[in-house]
Amino acid sequence: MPELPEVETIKEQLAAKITGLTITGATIYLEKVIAVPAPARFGETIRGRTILGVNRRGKFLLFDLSGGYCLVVHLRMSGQLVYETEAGPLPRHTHLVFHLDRGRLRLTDLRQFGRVWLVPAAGAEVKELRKLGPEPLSSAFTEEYFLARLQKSRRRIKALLLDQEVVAGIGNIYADEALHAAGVHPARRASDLSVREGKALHHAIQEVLREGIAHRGTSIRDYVDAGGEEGSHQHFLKVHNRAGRPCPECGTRIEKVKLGGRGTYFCPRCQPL
DNA sequence: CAATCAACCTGGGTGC
DNA sequence: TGCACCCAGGTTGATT
Repeated sequence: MPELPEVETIKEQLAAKITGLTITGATIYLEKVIAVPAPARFGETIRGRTILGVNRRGKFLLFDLSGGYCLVVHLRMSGQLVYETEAGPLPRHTHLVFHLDRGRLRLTDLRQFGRVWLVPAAGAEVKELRKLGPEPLSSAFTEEYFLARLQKSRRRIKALLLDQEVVAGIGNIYADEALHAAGVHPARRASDLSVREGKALHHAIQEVLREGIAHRGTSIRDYVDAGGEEGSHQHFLKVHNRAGRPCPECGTRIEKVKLGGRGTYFCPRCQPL
């Protein structure tokens, strides 16, 4: 579910709400969500640590804790991370609760794919983090870098955009939207794109991600922000999840195909093969 | 190297 | 109403 704009939204909200609070304990309802350390050690290791800051890397959330520890969270498809001060009954599918000195932070995840890691240092030993490519909204994601990656890959461009080692944080929604904005068919081979198309796509990626953030994320199914509220970017999507509806640019019916196992939406007129 | 598929899960939607 | 089946903002690992 959550891609870069959704995780960024949660990060910003949590940074404002829980920075400086102390974790007084954790309740684990589903042990497998703890990737590291052993679930039995998790509670005692995190207890008493203060949240010094909240960061994001790709689709990962990173909580800097006192004592040189880092809590890493990945929400995968349906994970929700919600901070609340009213301690009502926990919703279904809540698998982990952090008790804070003010309020609580809960991980609720219908599909149970989300994972958390509690590691020393800044999360450096979470190998999934080390492999990530550049942040698309940082200066590290240059046009030169992106064009070079395109040039040396025969993969379909959509698969390349979803590869977190190429660029971190793009998921199925924003890949479709970026390709549409750049006028590139999702099944094109990366190395077949012209320099002009590559530049347009580089620009489109940043554009659609910034828009998604401005709208506090896309809520199609399960996504809610750190306050439990839906985002609004679903109302601004041009192709994703809109099969059969007219393209906002040209009125052509939007098509849906399966690419690399993922539902893929595009406008056959704006994005010719 | 690239593509496909199964796994990991639950629940909503659809068609018979 | 029931049931079988497909689908879903992700990622990994096995196989072809």
